[in-house]
Amino acid sequence: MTSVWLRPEPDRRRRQPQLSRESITVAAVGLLDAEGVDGLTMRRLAAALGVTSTALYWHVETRDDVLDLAVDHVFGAVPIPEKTEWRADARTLVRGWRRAMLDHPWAAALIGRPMLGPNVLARTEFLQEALSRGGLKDRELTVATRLLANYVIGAALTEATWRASSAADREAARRHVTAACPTLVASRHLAGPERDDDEIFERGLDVILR
Amino acid sequence: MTSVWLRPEPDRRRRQPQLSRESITVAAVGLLDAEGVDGLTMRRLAAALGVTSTALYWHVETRDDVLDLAVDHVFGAVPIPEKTEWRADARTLVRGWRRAMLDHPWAAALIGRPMLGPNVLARTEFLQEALSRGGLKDRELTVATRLLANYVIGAALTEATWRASSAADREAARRHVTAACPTLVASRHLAGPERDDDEIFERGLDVILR
DNA sequence: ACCTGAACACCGTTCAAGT
DNA sequence: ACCTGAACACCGTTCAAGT
Repeated sequence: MTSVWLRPEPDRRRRQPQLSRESITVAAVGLLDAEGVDGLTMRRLAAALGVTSTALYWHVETRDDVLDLAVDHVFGAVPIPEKTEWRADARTLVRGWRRAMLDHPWAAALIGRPMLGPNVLARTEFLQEALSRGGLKDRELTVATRLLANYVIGAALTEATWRASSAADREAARRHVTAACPTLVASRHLAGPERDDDEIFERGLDVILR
Repeated sequence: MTSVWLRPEPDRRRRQPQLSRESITVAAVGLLDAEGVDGLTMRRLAAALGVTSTALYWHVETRDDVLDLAVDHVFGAVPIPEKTEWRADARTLVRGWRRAMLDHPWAAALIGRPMLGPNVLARTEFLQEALSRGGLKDRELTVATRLLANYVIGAALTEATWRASSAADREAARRHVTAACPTLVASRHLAGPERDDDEIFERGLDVILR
């Protein structure tokens, strides 16, 4: 199934329809924040919008479309910084990127769909531009951009997953891993308190941006 | 819902049951390879095993359990290399890790569940051990391990997603991005031919392991 | 153009019952 | 201990019909 971004938006020249892609997207993000991915149902989403579930299909082709829209919406909240020094710019962007995904833990798991939304693309482009200001080009530029992007994605995904599970589960997981391989737990391989994770993430950036 | 790995396996002291966690896992991986995540249905899985769908619930608590088992099974295929020089060891492991996820593109998207399976843990532990042989310890060791692990996860996720989509969709995506932000496409931000991606991934490793 | 209502073909999961 | 069968409460999506 092709992604939303590759298909033209339906004509909309009438006035005051009850629904719009925008309103659907916002409602979807709300539901996802509250209930998680499995909680987002076309019927529940419709109910939240005061409409029949089937009405959504005039604005959107599938449930996956809704998820694509929601993910891109979250990326829209990542601030694109004023340009200063290139390292600082790249750092700020990537930091905001990670923050956004931690604020909406369901989003990280959905990156397993092509990220072609306008907000995602704009952020990626900014990142690449910052790195090119740092003197990188051609192959080096590609490598660096992907390295950074993949690092945030991976970090956000694992951290978001960890935090999305209940405290009880986290405790159980810790005991499980302690029993299975003690060296891992001793070195804090499992995510710990937030401040700690933030620190570790930043040190990773240091290595990359050295 | 707590993950499979945190709950005891049901007693099994009778002889010759038709089903086992092992057989279920293998069948699940087969189905996932053939049909993707949405194609894995408890009913279809049961049919593939010549059994009623409800029979699965004696061996497994939920469909998510099946997914956890399948992911860990895939990790079992990642070779743990003989120990030689630490950099080479880390590289070999991570390379195999990426390969495994590219061979089973559905797996990458499922990492949004705590990775606590025995096979995953063993690989992570090997990676950390290799890095510690390289002289890293404490905070530095944690940072490096997570950096590497998150890089593979991110890279595998984006690449697997890209390859899982049809050739037509990829072409459409390329045109879409070309129109939206030409600089990105010129620099091969979108994944290209396989050899190219392999190369780019390895250069990223160079940076990290420098 | 935009939304409703009824309907189709599925789901995951529970539970009593069989062997 | 392990599996079947019937049943429940949902799903996503289609499509004719309304306005």
